[in-house]
Amino acid sequence: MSNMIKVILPDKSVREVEKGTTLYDFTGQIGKGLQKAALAAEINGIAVDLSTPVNSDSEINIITFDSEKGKNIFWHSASHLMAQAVKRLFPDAKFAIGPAIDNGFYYDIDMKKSLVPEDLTAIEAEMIKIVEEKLDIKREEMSRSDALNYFTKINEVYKIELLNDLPEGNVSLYRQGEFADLCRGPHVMNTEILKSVKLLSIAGAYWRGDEKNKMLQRIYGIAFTDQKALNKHLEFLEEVKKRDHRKLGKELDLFSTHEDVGGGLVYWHPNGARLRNVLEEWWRKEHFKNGYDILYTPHIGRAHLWETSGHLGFYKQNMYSPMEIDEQDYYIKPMNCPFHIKIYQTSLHSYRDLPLRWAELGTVYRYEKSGVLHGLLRVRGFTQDDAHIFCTPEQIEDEVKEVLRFSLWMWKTLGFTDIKAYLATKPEGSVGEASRWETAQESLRKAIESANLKVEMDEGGGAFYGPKIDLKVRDAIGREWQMTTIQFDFNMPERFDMYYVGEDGQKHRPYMVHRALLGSIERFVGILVEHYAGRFPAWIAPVQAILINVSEEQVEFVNRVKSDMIDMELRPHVDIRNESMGYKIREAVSQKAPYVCVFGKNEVENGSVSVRKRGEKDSVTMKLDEFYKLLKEDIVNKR
RNA sequence: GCCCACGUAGCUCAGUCGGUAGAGCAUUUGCAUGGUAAGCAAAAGGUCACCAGUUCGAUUCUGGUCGUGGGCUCCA
Repeated sequence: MSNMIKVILPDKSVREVEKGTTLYDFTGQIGKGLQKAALAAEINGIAVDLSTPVNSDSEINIITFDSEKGKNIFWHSASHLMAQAVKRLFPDAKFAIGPAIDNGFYYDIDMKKSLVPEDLTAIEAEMIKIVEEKLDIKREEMSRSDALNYFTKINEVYKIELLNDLPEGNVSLYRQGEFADLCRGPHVMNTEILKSVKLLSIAGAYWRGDEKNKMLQRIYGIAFTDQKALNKHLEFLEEVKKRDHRKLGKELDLFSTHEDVGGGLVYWHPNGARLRNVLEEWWRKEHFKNGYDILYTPHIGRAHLWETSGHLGFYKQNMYSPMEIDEQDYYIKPMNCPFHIKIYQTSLHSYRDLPLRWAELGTVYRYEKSGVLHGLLRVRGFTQDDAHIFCTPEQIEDEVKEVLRFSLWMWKTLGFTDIKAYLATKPEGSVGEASRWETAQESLRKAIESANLKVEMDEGGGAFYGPKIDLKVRDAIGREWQMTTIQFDFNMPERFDMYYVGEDGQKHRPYMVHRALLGSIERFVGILVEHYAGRFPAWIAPVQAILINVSEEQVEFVNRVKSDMIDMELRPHVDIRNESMGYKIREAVSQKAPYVCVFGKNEVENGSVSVRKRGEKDSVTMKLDEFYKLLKEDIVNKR
């Protein structure tokens, strides 16, 4: 029986392939008219994975299409293409590594010339030439020593270093025209299909990511099988720019940072502070409802405390230098936990007192390298929506479930529905009894399962002091952000010798769970801004309705409506400036207010309002009563 | 911290191949009292990030400092 089978491709063409072939989809468009060239490339042996057998030898077979891996192969080939172009233009270039990444590819290059943006255009042009040359991409296997000889001959020092780290045996090279690169593959068959490429940026990157090594030049790029898909991606990048919380933060007058006072420190303007206050009040209310108590603790603590907690040992590089008070060193807090533990220790706890759920909007300060600071997303001073749960072994399962449920509810209420849960387990060199780790990990797993989420494993990804669940939430344009963390701590209870008295009258070590649901208020607000592109749901929006008068005669009426709304605990803003109505509407709309209300002669006479909802071009006139009812439905009932 | 780019009015930006700068918006003041995305006019506003150097002369060139932006795990 032949080892070849015929398959019908999504474009209806028929091809013969070896049994067990996996077809990679470079387009993400399986079933929607996949390009012949894209498939032909890997069928002919280059990107063949025999691990997925085809289940029958009939003429028409079901073939595995792997879009993720397909994209990966495609981008990796694009990376080789770029390297070839760079080598042609800059013969002294030495290549380090050039993988595909989540969103495209890069190559790290060592060369004399510092690349400038114009060089990217030139490299792109050269890449197009190579595409037009339609070079076959061929796999060559050889012994490691032959490969070493080859790369020594062409003086590719980084490849030599990589080869030296590989085990004895055969390695593979991929050759296209005059260019060959050490690579495991697979690759596409011909440069021909890599025609829609775009180089995006130049950056510095250390050889092997180690800051002690030489800094190389990294070129980032992206590639698609057709121009349309590339354009779509470029539009996505535009959208990302438009939603940038730093830009919107300025436009909506939410916050600022001040270089002269210090980077990574956030100043909340009235609008931003309003927004933050809305979130915090809601957060507190919901915490009380969900069985938490709320604490306030200081911002500094004596060195002694941080020695006990161990932070001066394992966290010092993130802490600010101490200040001396009465010949004692005090440190500004990078975490709230030790303070909560001090409160725990002010009294003896019986198992009957547990669980204790203590929450605090705790402002902490951590040193971050200047280069990593980024708007609200990475700052040096921030407020965690922190809580610590102290409980007995019998309680942890329910407690963890409850935290996860609360968190998921919170995300849903805030408008985030696509959430993934990662279970990070015991790493090397951890502290705490193995049995406690087991119990804790099991409770975390059960919690994820009971929330009907898939358990994404992050093996060995836990902190040295305990396993955790991280929640990643997807925003409106598909980006994932790590937000909630639910974290066991086997370190602090030991270090502080925490205990409770059990039913047996003996001392027992409580379980301690550290959790932050939003993560930090700063970071969360940054993501909230980008998620909604500044168009916050009305219950969150700092200003919910902007009230505009047509002429001076309506000022009194507008102010009356304002007090009505304030009585309803709404957040109106009155704009009675002596400007044209059109001007004020334009400004109100650009401020993304959920409701723009205009009051003229007619409205005053009829006790009505002309309302323009955000996103709608036309206004609707309604009686005030009706409008208040609408607000009640849209705002009051949601918070 | 490191690599690259950038730093001009409150904001967004133009400009000066070396002769101390300009627009729009915002602001202020007049006029205009206007019905759903910018009414008209005038004024005011800058040590061209900071510090050195070269030069008769530096916002422009050179070096440094500070700051901002893109990056710095993702293994050939």
